[in-house]
Amino acid sequence: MADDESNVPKELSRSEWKVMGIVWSMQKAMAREVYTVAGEQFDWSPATVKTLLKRLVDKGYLKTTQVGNGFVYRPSRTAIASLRSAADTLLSNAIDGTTGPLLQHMVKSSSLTHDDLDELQQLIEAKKNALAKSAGNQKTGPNQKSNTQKRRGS
Amino acid sequence: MADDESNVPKELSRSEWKVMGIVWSMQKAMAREVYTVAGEQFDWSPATVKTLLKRLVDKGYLKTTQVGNGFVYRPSRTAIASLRSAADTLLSNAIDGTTGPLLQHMVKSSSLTHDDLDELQQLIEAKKNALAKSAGNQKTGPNQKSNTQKRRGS
DNA sequence: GCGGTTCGACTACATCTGTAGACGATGCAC
DNA sequence: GTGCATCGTCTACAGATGTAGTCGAACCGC
Repeated sequence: MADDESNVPKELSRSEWKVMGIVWSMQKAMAREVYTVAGEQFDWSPATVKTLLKRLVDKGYLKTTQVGNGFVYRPSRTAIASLRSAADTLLSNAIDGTTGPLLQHMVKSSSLTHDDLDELQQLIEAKKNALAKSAGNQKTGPNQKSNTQKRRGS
Repeated sequence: MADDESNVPKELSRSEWKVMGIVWSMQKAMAREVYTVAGEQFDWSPATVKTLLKRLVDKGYLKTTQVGNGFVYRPSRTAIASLRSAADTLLSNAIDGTTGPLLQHMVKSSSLTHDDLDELQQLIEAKKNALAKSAGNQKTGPNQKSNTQKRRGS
């Protein structure tokens, strides 16, 4: 079996994220359109964009359909799936008590819709309940403060 | 001007995060201790760890104090500060409506303490209020599906 | 003081990344 | 059908990264 579209896709590099950002936003794009946007936005030469498009195809993030003498590029992975992998990597770097503060920072600095906030709220409520329950049936004494200490007054 | 300790520190690479993870956990460490842990955990040769420690010192993430013929290494940036930069990078890759789902995924897949969840809850509540207020002066129907918030002309 | 152990510095080298030029193939306008 | 614009591929090359070997200096035990 060929692993040309591995189930464990390679991570994107900084520049590759930028190109994918453009293609994701446009859903599909001719090379020319990507050049134009990338040229304006990042001041890249078309040659640079060409290289990146090629690498993205090789990495399996873009698929192509021939049209005329060129391709239409379109994403083969969704933005959110890719972001999730990147998020997992980030989370895997968080040591002991840092995950909470990390997420707090992210929520703080993101612009979210009301709906987004609602969903988060529900998630958190659910997690709290789960926590409470698991703390309940595991009566290991009143002082299991968990590994992550509480850092008051930072 | 010398930028030996730039205010915009270089990002860490995958391997460098791992080494920093060890040092952050130990607060300070002799090379030997890092070798040992890294050897067990990642099956790296001591030479590899040495190289990474050096690079981390060069990048300004570790500072050293001479002790005997070696150094004590200790972090010069906190884990959380470093995570925050990485998080900002990640968020900067999120296009239009993906930030919400991204954060949802992260909250879902993280293990958080009750306190962490509380803080998040408060943050979210605050953000909702802020949103409501800014939406208040511009009447929006019940179906604001908007991905990017409506920010008043900055 | 001598020898083994360990340290940090330097060197090595393949791969990946950022950035771009050169070039042959192809399409479009006339 | 002939040029010119554009496409994708190949090549280039410097810097970053992953991974590790070599080596002189310094320490520790005797």
